[in-house]
Amino acid sequence: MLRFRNTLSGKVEEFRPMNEGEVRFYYCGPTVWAYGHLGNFRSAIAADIVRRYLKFKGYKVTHVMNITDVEDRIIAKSQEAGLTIDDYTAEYIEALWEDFDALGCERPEIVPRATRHIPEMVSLIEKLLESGHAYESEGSVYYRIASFPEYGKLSKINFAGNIAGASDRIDTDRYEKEDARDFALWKEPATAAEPAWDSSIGRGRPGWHIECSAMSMKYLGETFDIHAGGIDLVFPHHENEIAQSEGATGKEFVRYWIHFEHLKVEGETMSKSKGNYYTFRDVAAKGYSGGAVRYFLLSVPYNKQINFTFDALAGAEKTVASLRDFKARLGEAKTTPGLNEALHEQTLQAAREFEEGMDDDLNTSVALAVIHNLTRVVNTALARKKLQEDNKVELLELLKRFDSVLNIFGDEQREMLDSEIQNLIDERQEARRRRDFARGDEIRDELAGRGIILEDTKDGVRWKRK
RNA sequence: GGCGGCGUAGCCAAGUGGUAAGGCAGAGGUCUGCAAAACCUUUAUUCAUCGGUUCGAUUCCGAUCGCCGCCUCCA
Repeated sequence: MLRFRNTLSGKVEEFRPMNEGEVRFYYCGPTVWAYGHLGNFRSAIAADIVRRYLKFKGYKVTHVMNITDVEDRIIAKSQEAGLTIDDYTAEYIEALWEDFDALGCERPEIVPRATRHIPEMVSLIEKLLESGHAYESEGSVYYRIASFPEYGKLSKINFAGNIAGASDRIDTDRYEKEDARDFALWKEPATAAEPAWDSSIGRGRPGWHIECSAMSMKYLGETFDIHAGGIDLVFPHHENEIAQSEGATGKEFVRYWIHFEHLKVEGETMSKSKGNYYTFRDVAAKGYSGGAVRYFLLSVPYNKQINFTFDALAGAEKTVASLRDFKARLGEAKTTPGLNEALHEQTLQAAREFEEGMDDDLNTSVALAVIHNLTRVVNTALARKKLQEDNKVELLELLKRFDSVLNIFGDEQREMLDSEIQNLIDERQEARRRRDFARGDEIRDELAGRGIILEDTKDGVRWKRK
């Protein structure tokens, strides 16, 4: 029975989708202008795990991930570069998909972009104007928070204390707003050059929050199952989404809110000013694999902060290599017919424990521990020649099932070695038979130089790529 | 100032009212011509500190110290 911590209640709740067997899931993805740092992928991978585990549990998942592209900074930067929004964002969006592939993230079914949904946003704003949840002021439209008494229910923010304490940092009379808390739904362009759209509510562009309300409800309905994103989005972004959506429809917007905790670097916030700011591409350029980064980022449950260090990443690299090697050796293993009952029991137990761990608010740490324990058991069986054919089949099947959620074992095809290398391996075996170990070691070293690592086993020589 | 989280071995880290998962690194061993891989054994009498509740707390409560997040369109 799957349970999530729901930010709305603050409690771990049993997950029950609105419609039997079907889950509608919205994830606030990375913005373009701050694209690519490891924290983006901490969340992207967490969302990928949510999606994959729902599928593992048998649900049909409709997963929507937005790409914000009318946000202030994007507009500023694209103007600086003399580009249209589309031209400016194109390369980031391409990079996003490349990185998703490298990190083993599945692509969401629907990836709407704000610039393609202006009419939907306008019509939502119209509804809010009609119902008194919004008002116009000097060409812009603001949300009237006073009209939505439940405002703050997600973030549990106490506005009296909050505004009083933070007033030195909030410019409370910056806008022609009724209330300092009111936020923009539609902004009048500051200059004629700024990208803007003509609409029934005037020429302008949408505020940041309205896109997620408009797009999520368009694709998933006025009430849907899961809305996820980074912990920093709880306030104001998600709080405002609730106000906009529930204000407009009068219905509950989202049933389960899931928030991903942030990544830290050596115990500190990652920031450019601290010089500890890493993108996935920075880390990849240092030689770390996408698989290792993925393993590292999912090794700590999504609801805990994860501490990035290069030592930890190097550990993940080794762990991933050993898991992949394990899967390969299992696939190649010679077996006897039949079923080893003891091993069968341990296999079933691993399957059970994996699911129990994941059911408990997606505890990937527990899931990984189950996998490591199983690999030890199976390695022992392999070493003692206790692995039987039926065990091998069910184990490979189970690894595949685990990997449908975690995607850490990889799926590389075993390529054929070219004939020259194969000849060297044969020659080495021949030399070893003659007990000419000097020649044998010479060949092993040469192959190692070419990235081919040899292992002598009882069943012959294994090779693998370094 | 408001709200919230964290502090577990050399490092990363899970977890629970009943006596500490897992990974990396380290040590010894088995196997091997030597390696590699794998396996076995080993590495926290203890979970920031001090009190309290309890038969029993790392787990609950309180205080203290330290770190971190949101309250600024950063996931």
